[in-house]
Amino acid sequence: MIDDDPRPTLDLLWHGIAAPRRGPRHRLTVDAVVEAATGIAEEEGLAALSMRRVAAALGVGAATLYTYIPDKSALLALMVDTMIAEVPLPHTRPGTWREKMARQSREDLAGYRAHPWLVDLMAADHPIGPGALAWTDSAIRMFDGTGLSDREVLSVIESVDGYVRGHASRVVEADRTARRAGRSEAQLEYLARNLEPGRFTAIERLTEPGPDAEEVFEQGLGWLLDGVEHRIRAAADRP
Amino acid sequence: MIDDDPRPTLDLLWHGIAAPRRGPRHRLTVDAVVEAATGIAEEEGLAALSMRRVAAALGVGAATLYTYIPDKSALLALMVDTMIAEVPLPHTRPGTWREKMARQSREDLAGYRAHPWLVDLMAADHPIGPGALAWTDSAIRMFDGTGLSDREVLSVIESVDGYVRGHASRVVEADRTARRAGRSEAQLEYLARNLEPGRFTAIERLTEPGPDAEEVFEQGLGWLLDGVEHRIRAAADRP
DNA sequence: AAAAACTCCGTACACTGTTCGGGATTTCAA
DNA sequence: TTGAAATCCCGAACAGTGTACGGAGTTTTT
Repeated sequence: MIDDDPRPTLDLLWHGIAAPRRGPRHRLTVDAVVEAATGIAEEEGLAALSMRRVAAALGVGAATLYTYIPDKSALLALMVDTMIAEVPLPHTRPGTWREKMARQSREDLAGYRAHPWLVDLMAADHPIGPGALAWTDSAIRMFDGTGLSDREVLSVIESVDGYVRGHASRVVEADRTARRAGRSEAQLEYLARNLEPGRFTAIERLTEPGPDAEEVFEQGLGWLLDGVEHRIRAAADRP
Repeated sequence: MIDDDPRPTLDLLWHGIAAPRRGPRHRLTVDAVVEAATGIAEEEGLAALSMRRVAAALGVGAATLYTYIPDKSALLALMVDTMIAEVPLPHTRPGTWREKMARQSREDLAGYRAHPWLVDLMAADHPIGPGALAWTDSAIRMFDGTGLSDREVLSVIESVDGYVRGHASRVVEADRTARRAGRSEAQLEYLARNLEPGRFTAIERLTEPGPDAEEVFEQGLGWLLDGVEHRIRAAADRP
């Protein structure tokens, strides 16, 4: 068992591919491949993203892609890291740590909604690329001067990032359902007609419409930030 | 465009399949198919779950499965809803709403870790089945007597559920990486050797080891519950 | 006894990611 | 200048996927 060596992908993420010393010139670049792939994912979703589609979009044969990329999972890793690299860095924003973090979280959520395929790739265990590391580096800096220890800072970042991810997953799922017009209504109608009375009493007695996604997100985010604030104040009172 | 009618799957989720009036007896049941599929996902992961594998595990031909199930996505929906139905219901637990909710969240997280394929399916937009609806119904009941409005209750539930999901995604990703022994170390070693000094200064100055996942989860959960508590107290002071 | 309804499933189709081998092209070394 | 080495490109092929089709066999209804 060779154990699925992550190094080729890491090399690609961090160093790109070196220009060849002999042989015909490259007709493509790794960036072009990643861009084409991302374009397909944006327009038609991850399911439509096949190597042959990417190759066709670039006007080359499918096997040609393997000159630039070791395999599809590396391509996906590159797509993710490239996308992350485009996010403005948290610590460069104006305001207090709280303003920075709130803004950052909102924009991350918006990013996930704008690029739903990111949500699908989120749970896959990609190697860490420069984009992701730059994001983490910047996130740590957000808390410069707050008196929190490294460990506390990382804990806060991970806590909030987890929250954002989870809501991204929820919201994107809702977006997808809503996009297929009629599906959501069809389901509600079906449930309404098929529910045996008395089985789900708490749901039956609901009258108001449910809260919207943004409201829910803001509420929880606020609670988390309150918690962080508490912690920072506690740190300030330490020797 | 027929629009991918969700009704066949909904029927299966809510009513199962009716016994046939003529023709040979059923050799299988929907439950058996779901169980076989779940077994494969548990042992070898979602990627190994193909219709042919499921059929082979049941000793029938692949096409036979389509007598019981309209398509693979319906099978996945059944797997998810069946799994959810096995979770103990939140409102039946002892203690205050806070104790119930904390316990529920921890167990949900543990469930995701124990069944990582659930995390992969989480973001897909499955129709709502009886298991999921029972869970929601029970979650609402957790807040009986707290004075929160329906809307507030749902908002709290969704907020916390999003948090749990996000951390499940993070933790499962970490579990997967850790499971392939050596991968994680290989990556860290690679990064350590390839980082240009001065590029990621905040990360370079880290000394302590990062917080562990459980600690992070508990911290954020506590903050969220503090927020909920606040809200409940505010509700109590209302006319 | 015939017909209808139904399960089971071999086969086939269009797709997937990826490997292989060979032809074309460029560069390096002699 | 010539030959070898290195490299890109890619048609073809392989093993796999989800699923539609049509026919054979089985049971129930008429």
